[in-house]
Amino acid sequence: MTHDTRLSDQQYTLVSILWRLGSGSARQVHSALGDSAPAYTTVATLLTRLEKKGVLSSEMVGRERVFHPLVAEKDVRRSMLGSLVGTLFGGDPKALLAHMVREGDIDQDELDKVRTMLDRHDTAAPGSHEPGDET
Amino acid sequence: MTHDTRLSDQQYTLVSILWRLGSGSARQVHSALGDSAPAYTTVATLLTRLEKKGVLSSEMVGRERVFHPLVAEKDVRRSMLGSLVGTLFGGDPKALLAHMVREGDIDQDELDKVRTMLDRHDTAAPGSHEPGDET
DNA sequence: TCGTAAATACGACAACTGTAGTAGATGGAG
DNA sequence: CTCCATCTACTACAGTTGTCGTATTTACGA
Repeated sequence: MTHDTRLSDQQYTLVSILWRLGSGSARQVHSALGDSAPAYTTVATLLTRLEKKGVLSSEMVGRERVFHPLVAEKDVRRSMLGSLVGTLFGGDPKALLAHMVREGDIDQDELDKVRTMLDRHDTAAPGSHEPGDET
Repeated sequence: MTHDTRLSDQQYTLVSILWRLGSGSARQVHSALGDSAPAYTTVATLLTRLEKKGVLSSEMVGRERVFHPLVAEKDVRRSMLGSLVGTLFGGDPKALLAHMVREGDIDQDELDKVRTMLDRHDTAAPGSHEPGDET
């Protein structure tokens, strides 16, 4: 399940637009990229490839092809982060946490908040249904 | 500085062997890979490319070429993690932390340990000299 | 009806990565 | 001195990614 989807930065950016929109045409995705957007045909090509790869599905609506994400952002994050932790931190998430602390990415305040969050989630079923709260 | 070094899994594996050894020949790196090692010449090619890329330096010692890391593990970790956080979590490390908590990567026990670590590091200069503790 | 604008599909090309074979040099064993 | 083992350097090739251009279809407006 959720067969280990890893995306490049570019790919992730494209797909995340679709996550935000729900679905969209190449034109829409291209527009959403704004200034830093490559050529329209480039976006179209990338989207097609992502579909071939199983990350997206698509359907013709009128004469536009509309793409839908087939993978959940949560799952992609999990597999990509998991992969990084595997490579950089010997698969130990605690080592990643320690790294962040040392790097000053996390301060005690944040840790407190997380602890609170943890207290609340404590008894809840892990990793099943979270009300969307990201971004 | 530390011009944003991002490595593939394979590349990271090779370089991390050199980090562990301090330096080493292609043969040594190949041996260290053990079972999962690709052909010796493959390793040699990858090391050469890493040198061309500026990640390693090398010198001939006898008739062996010995490679040395030019980048610190800490720095590579930082730039790779930073890149991932940038892409997946909008550049917000706290979002990553929250993700880990939700995914159950971190439990309260660990959080306590980290908090303790934080307390101790509190007044110390951040991100400079860590006695090796990972793995 | 005809033409233009827009969208798709397809092909091309340059990096980068993983993989490995081959050629050529060379040092050491006998 | 000769030959084998070994090491490096070079070449090759496939797959992925980023980047586009071109060709073809097609819908809509004048």
